[in-house]
Amino acid sequence: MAKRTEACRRTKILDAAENAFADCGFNGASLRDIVEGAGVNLATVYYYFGSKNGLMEAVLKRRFGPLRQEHLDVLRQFEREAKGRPLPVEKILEAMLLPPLRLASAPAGKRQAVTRLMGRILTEPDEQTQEILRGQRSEVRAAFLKALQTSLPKVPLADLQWRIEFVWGALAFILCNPRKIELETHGACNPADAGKVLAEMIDFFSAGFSATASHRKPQPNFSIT
Amino acid sequence: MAKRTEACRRTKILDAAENAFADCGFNGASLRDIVEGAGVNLATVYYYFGSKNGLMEAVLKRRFGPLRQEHLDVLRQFEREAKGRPLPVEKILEAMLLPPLRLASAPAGKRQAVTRLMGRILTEPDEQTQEILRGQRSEVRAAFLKALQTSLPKVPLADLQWRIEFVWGALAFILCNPRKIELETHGACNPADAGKVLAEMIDFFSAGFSATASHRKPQPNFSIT
DNA sequence: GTCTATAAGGAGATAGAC
DNA sequence: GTCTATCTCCTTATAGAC
Repeated sequence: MAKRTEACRRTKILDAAENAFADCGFNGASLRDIVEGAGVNLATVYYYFGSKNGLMEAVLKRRFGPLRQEHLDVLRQFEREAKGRPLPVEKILEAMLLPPLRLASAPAGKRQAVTRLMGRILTEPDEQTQEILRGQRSEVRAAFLKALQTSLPKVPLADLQWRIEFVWGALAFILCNPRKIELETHGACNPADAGKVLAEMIDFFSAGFSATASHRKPQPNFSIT
Repeated sequence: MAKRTEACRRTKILDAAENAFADCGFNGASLRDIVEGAGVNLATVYYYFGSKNGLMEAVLKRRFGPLRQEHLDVLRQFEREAKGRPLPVEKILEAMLLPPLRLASAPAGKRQAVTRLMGRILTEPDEQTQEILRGQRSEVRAAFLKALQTSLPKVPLADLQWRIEFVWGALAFILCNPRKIELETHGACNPADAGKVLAEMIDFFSAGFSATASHRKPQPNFSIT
């Protein structure tokens, strides 16, 4: 029973923290807000997680570990079904987008902060946050890059790399602040409808991926730092 | 001379704040860091801007006002050149992407935080921040939506709306943390080369925009909150 | 207009009773 | 294991001298 209490409290804190970080960012969310949301004492956080950084690390690991696994699993599953032929780019995109979008929808009635958290985290400046994710993401990234290379041998590697970034970027943006999208489009786009989001993204990006060579003229040398 | 001093100090504070907000987000950057960076006294900020919120508002307005204007100008210029014919989608994309990318490169030798700030701001959760931008962005958004409708009459309006979000999202992601992109791709993608970024994005997204109908099967009803 | 000094409160973190 | 009380530091913001 002590065990059950423990799991329960830990989980409650993680849930509350996930929500708070998603809404306010890591710096914006205070531990005091979090413990209030979780209905526990401030000291409890330190008992279980040691520090605010420790808490954030736990929040990220709880979600991104399984997500990474699912990304790899789904891709492998699709490849098995293709029986050695290269995957259509639509399938690769589905494997990229389905796990994060599905993660959002797990418990039907309950509000899920995971997706907002994911969007937030992908754009968070904090070095430590990035560090935690880099290991996770690099493996997934490599797997998808390889799949894309196989399916689109004519597209230069560097182009594929850029395009992967564009997809993650668009995804992060949608996940990050769904309410903003809804407001800006006056309701025409509803990010809550994940099935629709998936379909839109696959249509849009699969066409982009199949584009072959760059036919732009080189631009004057201006640079972003 | 008093005037010059004033302008100088105000500007120095704005520059320092821009950098700090871009690097650490609004919550993460403290006024004390900012005044240190600007080489002025803490009270000076309150004299010129009234509060931290006031400072942020000034930082945003300094950049996003002209950017909005340039967005509209470039689009109008292209439309004039087209002499009444619908713009090719590549041109519309160029009008969307060139101003923010060019903004980044204004002073050659000097580090510019504008772009990182823009990326950050597009994903910042803070309500007040969003409020400030909404007015600015809605006009620009409407102009581009109209141009796209004219050029791509067969693509349903809702699809165009989604696709605009995807483009902004990808752009924000690239601008937001250029260093991360460079690390993740092991140098294959260099966001500092804005000309290359522009070319890559136009190639990729123009193909996507021309995609017509959604041929996905509807997904099970899962939803993002 | 500019600075020093300080207020007032919130933050993360810890000591120690139970 | 859990909670109360508290420490210390840093934050935004202001009052008031010059």
